Amino acid sequence: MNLTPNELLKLLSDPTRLRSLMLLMEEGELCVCELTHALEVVQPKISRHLASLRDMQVVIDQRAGQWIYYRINPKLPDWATGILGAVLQGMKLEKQFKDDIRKLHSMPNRPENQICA
Amino acid sequence: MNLTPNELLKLLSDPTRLRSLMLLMEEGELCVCELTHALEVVQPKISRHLASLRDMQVVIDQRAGQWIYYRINPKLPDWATGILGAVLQGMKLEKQFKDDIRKLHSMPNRPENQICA
DNA sequence: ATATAATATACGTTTATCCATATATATGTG
DNA sequence: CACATATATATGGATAAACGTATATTATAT
Repeated sequence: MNLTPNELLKLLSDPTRLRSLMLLMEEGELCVCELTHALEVVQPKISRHLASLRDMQVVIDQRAGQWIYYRINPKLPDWATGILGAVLQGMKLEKQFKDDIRKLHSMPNRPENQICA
Repeated sequence: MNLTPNELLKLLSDPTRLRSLMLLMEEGELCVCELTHALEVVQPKISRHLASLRDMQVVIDQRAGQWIYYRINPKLPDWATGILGAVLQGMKLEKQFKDDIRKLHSMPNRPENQICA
């Protein structure tokens, strides 16, 4: 893990990446189709941004059958976790974030995310 | 003050703006020529980035004679202060940040920054 | 009034970022 | 095997961000 503040902030500067990360912060673990549904953006866009987050090890992925689940890398340095926490605090005040959460929860046929059930 | 997390993060994504803000966090108040010296970048570049930070009310400025001092807006919302604090924590681990501080402190003929002396 | 220093802005160019669409890969199912 | 679903990547084009240089503004000093 050799992430710099500059690199993390650059990743956080894009709305799609930011919204995805904030949902991952709240929900712990989500697959691409859940994010696609919640954010209402096309799938390649989500995949592309998740790939850049994964390349920088901000998120990690795990395949479960046909789905690939993403979550925040639990090994992030303290300062990075601190940034994400403060950003989440700010995002919770935003209408768009609330809408994203609502759309996620109202998704029909949501795949199992109990990987360890 | 109607700053969104997205807007702040976009501002933080540029290295020049980030380095300037971090020096302001550490030093409280700096003029353009001090930042120019510490970061070793041309003056219009510093001015341009400070202007964008000021436009979004992340920093405020105050003229003192021929100098214009900038500082972090003390009225930032809590989440924004939280972000900046966590970023600073991460920046303190970076060689470049230490170098910037060192260059600032070794600046010859540094203008008085005791505005209320 | 002229000169100097600090700062800001304007302009044209380059570079980086993001996107939409199409296509490829991988997995699961009949 | 063929087919459907989930996800990833590649390509070319559009947009935006940042830059360097030149110039304008404001203050101070002589």
